[in-house]
Amino acid sequence: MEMKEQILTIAQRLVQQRGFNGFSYADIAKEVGIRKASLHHYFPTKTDLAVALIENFTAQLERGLLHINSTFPQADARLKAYMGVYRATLEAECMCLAGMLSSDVLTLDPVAIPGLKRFFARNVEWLTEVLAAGNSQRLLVLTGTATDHARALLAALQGALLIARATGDREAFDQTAALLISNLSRKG
Amino acid sequence: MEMKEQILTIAQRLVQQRGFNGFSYADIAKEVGIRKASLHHYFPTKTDLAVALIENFTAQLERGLLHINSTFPQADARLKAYMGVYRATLEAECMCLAGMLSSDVLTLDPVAIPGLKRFFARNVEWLTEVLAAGNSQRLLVLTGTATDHARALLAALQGALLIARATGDREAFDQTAALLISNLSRKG
DNA sequence: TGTTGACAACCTACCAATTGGTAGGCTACC
DNA sequence: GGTAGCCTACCAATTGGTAGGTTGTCAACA
Repeated sequence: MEMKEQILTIAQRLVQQRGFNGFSYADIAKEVGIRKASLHHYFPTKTDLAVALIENFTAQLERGLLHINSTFPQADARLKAYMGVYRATLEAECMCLAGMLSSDVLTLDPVAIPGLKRFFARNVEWLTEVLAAGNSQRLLVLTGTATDHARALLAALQGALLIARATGDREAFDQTAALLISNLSRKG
Repeated sequence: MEMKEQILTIAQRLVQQRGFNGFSYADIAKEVGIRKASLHHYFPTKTDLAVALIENFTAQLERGLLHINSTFPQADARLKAYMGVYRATLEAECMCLAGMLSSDVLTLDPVAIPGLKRFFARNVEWLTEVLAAGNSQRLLVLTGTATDHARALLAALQGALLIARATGDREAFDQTAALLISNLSRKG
């Protein structure tokens, strides 16, 4: 199983940097040190790879959220840690895998889409819980439903990451992240 | 010049739907009713096409902003009209051209990047003016600098568009847009 | 006015490289 | 002796791009 994971790791980075239509099996093969044809032993088609990547990425998310939950008891700290993941992605010149696949969605095999939806849904779900908890503990101030804020937060982070990576303006990301936090912390 | 514009129109839609690496000259040729090789007469390389697309798209933006400015005197109405453009893009199952190229940025010829940056800068610039005006007229309430809010707004809209298109959840976009407006209108 | 030449706007025909993918063989291990 | 895990060799289709030819238009010129 070690090779399979190695393939997933490299393919994930390629997708996050170049998009699903921006790399080939040959690119993976070169980096992983295996012949191109051998990759099909693990992922018969590129669609299979896409599905596995999303699943794997969602598992990473789950571990990440678990880690945040167990490290930070407070809602605002959890939010900042969540944003830190995006910030680290930016630092690696990567886009979120799901965000990247979202842009390629019309060229993707439809079987990959439910996994994509699930990833976003899980993010919104977790954010909703954190925001609701922060609100009831008076650590955060919401102006709409927790889910509305969760969706807006997710969108803002994805967009900020997308733009900051393209323009090379990391400060823009930081300032947007800071404003998002500030708006939620602000006393109404 | 008619053919050149027709090519740009079709290529733009292809990029906005499938990404810059998700279509080929052959796809354009099929739709425009011209032979593939003839396309190179207008755009010798795909990079030339990319540059022209960004320039053309920025011109469209400029016209759009002009139209909004001359139609809506009030800042809040201008913001809603601006958001309406994103909403219409979503309806066409398209991503913003610049947002799409942003995801493909690492596979793009570097000569195309300045144009991309200019597009985003122009958006932030216009939004900053609108927000500042709305603020001084007490139509909008800002919690940070106008530019910070402008960037956050742009990011949120790009992200909301990206995700809503991928998940097929247009309501999510509408609710995020509504929350963004509400947050700016809210009396602090 | 008729001729000429230039050039824009296409075309057919081709190219090497790359794409995702297959067939079938070898080897080591259980 | 099956099978996981690789390999070489191949495939048709597609990729961005080139070479070179054929038109129609239009301006300059004698």
